[in-house]
Amino acid sequence: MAQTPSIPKGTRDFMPQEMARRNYIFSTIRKVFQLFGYSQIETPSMENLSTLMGKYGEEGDKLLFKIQNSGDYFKGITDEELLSRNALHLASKFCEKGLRYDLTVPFARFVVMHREEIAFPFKRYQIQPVWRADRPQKGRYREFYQCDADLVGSDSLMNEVEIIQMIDMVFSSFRINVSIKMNNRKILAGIAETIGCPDKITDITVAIDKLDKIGLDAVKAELMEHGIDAAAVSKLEPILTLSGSNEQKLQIIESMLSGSEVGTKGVEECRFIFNAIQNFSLKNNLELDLTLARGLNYYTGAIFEVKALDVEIGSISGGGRYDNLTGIFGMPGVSGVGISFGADRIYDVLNQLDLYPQDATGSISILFLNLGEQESACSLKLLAQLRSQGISGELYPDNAKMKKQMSYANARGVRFVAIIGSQEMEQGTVSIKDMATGSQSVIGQSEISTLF
RNA sequence: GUGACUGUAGUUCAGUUGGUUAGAGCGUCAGAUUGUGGUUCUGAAUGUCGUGGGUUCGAGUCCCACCUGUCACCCCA
Repeated sequence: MAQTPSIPKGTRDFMPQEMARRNYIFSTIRKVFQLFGYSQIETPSMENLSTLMGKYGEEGDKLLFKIQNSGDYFKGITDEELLSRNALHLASKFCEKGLRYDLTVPFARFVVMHREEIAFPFKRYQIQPVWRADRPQKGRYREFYQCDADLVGSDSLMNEVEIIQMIDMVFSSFRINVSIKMNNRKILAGIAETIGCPDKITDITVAIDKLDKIGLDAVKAELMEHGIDAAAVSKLEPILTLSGSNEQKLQIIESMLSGSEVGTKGVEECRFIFNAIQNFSLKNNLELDLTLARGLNYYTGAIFEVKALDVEIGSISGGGRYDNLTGIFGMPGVSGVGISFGADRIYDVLNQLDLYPQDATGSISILFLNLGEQESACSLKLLAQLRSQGISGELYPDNAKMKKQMSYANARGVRFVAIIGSQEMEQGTVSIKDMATGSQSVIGQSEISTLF
């Protein structure tokens, strides 16, 4: 055998059964998006690097896949530049395009480019792969799908409420038990202000986000490392260990942040959302989690994250409110709120919990055995009739041994095998074998559609 | 980007302090069974031992580099 071919690190092939399952995930999410009035768009896999660079922080820039220009791209580069071996700088010389890193930034670009054609408020969803030059590990790939829904052009907090309803509906459709965690960037800003370190908000959020992973002491250590003094850390501590009902937490945090305008605003927003959501009976728990931070810095209001309760895996969904995403592309004042479902992690969760419905197998309903030319012709007629009724099926293409054809049926996981041989031809019947039970019966050819 | 572990048949894995022709289960294929799969029985095929160097009389086994996979950190879905 020739040397086995391979695929790039962090990428995957999807087998038919996996695809059937993935399509089940996509179609479930798509159904919910459409129910809530979102319409689908697609954007190109590659964007101009200038669109992507600088939008995800310094780390993010490193994780962008860059695409080499075509043609003689060394022409415009001096020997000195080549010899400098500065990869980042050289890349900027001969790479003008990059693979998209997420769906949100391309969407912001889309909104700005098409602002004259879009009716605001604009609700769009997008299900496409994104690429990150990350080192792969558990639940992390270099190519993976995101399922995003965003609404731009409305400040109303009812949009946040709607997002929560969508999250709840998606995961109850999947029958995955989740905890929906909510926080508000304004509260986090208020906290930073109150403890006297308003400029350290990023460091603070990154550190406290790790609380349930590394524990209180490690978080405190990390905060100190970033130059936050002990007095401020001790002020922060009661917030981190806050417990009780959502309203109790809100009351406590409200009194703590009474001196902070932005913090008070954040508490009000949270309270509004909690009150509004009470009108809908959610199937999953919505919890105020003050340690939830989310790394992406473009969020400005409510932030969401979803954790599966029965499986140990990172967050399977996240989103929030951003006030000025289009500002970086020269279109200020457009506020938006969005949610992203991580299809690949949901896939892992469904696999581990074995929650796929029966019809997500990707198989066919009936296979006609091929027992000769005339027999096949007869089978094909019935098959055409079934297909016109929306029943999937096929005729085994070759007149192979019956055993071989049956084995094939078994391997494909078909439900019924239809046998039309010389006997059945004569009698105008068809033998039907139910592959699950092994039982076989003879019915009239005209009765075949009654099977389904 | 940092650190650790890993790689032997399609797959999961054995392979003794370095020693003749590298093994097993599952899967695949053929037969038992000329109109019947999934169970059973019999038989068969399948390897540049990740790649390239090095040590050695001799390397799947030891050393180095690279690649891959896995895990943690960073970051994130």
